[in-house]
Amino acid sequence: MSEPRISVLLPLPLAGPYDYLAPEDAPLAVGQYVVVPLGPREVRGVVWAAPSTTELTEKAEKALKTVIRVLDAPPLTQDVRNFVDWVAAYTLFPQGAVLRMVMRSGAQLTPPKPKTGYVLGKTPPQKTTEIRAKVLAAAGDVPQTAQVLAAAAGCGVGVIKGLADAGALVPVSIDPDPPYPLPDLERPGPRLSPEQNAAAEALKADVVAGGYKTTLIDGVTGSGKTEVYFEAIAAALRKDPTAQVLVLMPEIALTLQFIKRVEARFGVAPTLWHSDAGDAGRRRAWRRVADGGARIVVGARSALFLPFQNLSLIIVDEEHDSSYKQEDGVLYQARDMAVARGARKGFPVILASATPALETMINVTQGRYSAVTLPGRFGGASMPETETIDLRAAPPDKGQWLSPKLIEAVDETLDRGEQAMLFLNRRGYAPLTICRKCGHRLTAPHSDTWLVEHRYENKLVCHHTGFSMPKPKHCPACGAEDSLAACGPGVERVGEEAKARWPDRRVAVFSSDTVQAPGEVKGLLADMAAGRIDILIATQIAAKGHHFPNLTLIGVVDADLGLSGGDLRAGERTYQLLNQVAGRAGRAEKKGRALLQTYQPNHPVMRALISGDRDTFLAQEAEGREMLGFPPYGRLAAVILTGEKEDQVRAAAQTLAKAAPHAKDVEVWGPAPAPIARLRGRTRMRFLVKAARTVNLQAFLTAWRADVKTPSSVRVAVDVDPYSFL
DNA sequence: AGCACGCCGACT
DNA sequence: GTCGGCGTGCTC
Repeated sequence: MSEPRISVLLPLPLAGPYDYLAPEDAPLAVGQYVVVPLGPREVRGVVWAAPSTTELTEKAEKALKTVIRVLDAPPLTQDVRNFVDWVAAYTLFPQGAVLRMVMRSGAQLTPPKPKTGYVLGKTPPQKTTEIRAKVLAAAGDVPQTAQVLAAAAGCGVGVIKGLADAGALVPVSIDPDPPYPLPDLERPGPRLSPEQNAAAEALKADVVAGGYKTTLIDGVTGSGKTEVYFEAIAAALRKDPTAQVLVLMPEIALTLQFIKRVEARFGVAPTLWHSDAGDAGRRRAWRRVADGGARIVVGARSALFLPFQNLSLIIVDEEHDSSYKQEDGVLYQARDMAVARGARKGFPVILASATPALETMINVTQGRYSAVTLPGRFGGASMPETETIDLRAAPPDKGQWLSPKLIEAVDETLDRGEQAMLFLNRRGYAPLTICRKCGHRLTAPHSDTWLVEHRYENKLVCHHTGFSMPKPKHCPACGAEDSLAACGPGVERVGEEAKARWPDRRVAVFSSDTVQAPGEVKGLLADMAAGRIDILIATQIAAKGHHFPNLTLIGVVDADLGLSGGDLRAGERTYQLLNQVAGRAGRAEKKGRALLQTYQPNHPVMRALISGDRDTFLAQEAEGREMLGFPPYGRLAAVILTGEKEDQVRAAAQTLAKAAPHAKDVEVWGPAPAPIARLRGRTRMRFLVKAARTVNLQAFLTAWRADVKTPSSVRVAVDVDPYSFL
């Protein structure tokens, strides 16, 4: 007699799905959420195969347990299940770890208990008082809770209960996760420029035709990329009344401004998915995405793992942004996974950027992606005039960071009654604290990371571990008193310099440390927009999205920052960031100017920024990558070993090194200490694997890992397509 | 990810 | 003599 055996994937880092006996009464279908026993506990999971096709060992056969119950939630669609399997196979993380991202915040898979609301009943009460009349005036056909009605009438909840007993109000249960209002697809779109219109028509045609295709919208800030892809969204939603659309954005770009634009176009706010939406908000979004009710979803990278019913189009806005790369847990590149998802299910994917990633540009030139280009700034404003300031020729005074030329430019700008921004992508006062007596560099405990001085708080902070301490009086190494010196500039230090130099001007420092609450950010942006600030000193927090009509000068304090270090995308990223920052100047009718302080005025990045010749720069970068066989011409993976005990990590790395299989067109480099060799007490070693595009990198890595038994005290993590080289 | 099992230090 | 620290290893 064969038992009905099914396979259940659990949101845990297990090797694969586990098998269970199906309950006799309830037939189970693939995709359904179930609760199953696992050891001593009960866990939720998803039916991954029914009946199970896995061969069981005799031992596992005997251990088979029975599904406890089936959960009442829309089953996970085949599309999402395929995607989970694919991402797991690609990233080499367990399927369960990927499923965990799908199920996270679906914590309440069964609807939470409904609240009671009241609607107007048929029978008016015999006794009418003034307060009762007020309550009845506030009530209607839309159910409202007793609290809401009482507040509206200015009375207690007792009055509502009384009216309900009298039959004048009727209690009904209301869903605590109300459906989202549907977008209005009949609304006319905005008037588009001829170029925008051509781009929009091309994208709409792809949507209508259906099937997979990736298209880059390449256009400078203000060229109207958003308006163009809104038309593609409208087309997708019109084509299929159950279609859902996902707009991915970098975390920081999830602004009120963008939501307002969606509202203006579709009459409703989108369904938002981001980390600080709160439990209730996330649950509502998750449930409505799962039942198909949420049709326009806007979210950060993790939104890609929501349990969509019928995902039909993905937009990746600011596709070059490095925050699409998830750097802990399951390591993935959301932009690339979005493309993979479109390719697998067969729907279009749109990437939008003013400074596309090199990979994307190469995919365009090689014909894997297509592209539409939006020239010029919509509305007539021009890109700022960009120049370098050669710090070798005219350096700042000792202990200062603003060169004479930059100071002069700021003076001129302020004298014209305009605003200036000094940009330095470095938080705090000074990135390094060093003892003048013994040369000791202060680092975070058990880590190789520098402690950054934050003078406003009088603290030393580690930006990698989160460690912080009051600034000590004595050197922790030699004990010398008052010997600790701040090295290098952060925004706070430049702020200090600016305040000293321009004592009569209003100077403000804008970084994630100086401005924390969303209200403070809003206040500062409003002050800047209204001209209540003359000089803004800012980190990359100010790089995107804000319009300051009177800001005409951008001074980049250290344009070389970010160029050093062995990161293969360093030049590209510096270009993207500085281009974006420079674009803050002169957005309205006034001409803008951007000045880059640099020791390398002839560096290709600087030359590209001055000339505005992005494509030549990218072509050079591409040439370099091709020569070295780096992505996207070749494939890259990092294998990172971490552990408490240095000798164990070293030994494990040696064992792994010896076991590295020889394969054609694959090079294994390492082991080398990771750039941050010690973090939070854990030693870190790293291998880099470089392979030709034709190589099955995952198969190579799997074979390698399977060959070696590492002690459980040493963790081995694989990062396919690494971005950070930490 | 949890949770139990297991083997060595400070308490009733 | 027991309580409990968290290292190691399973969970269908």
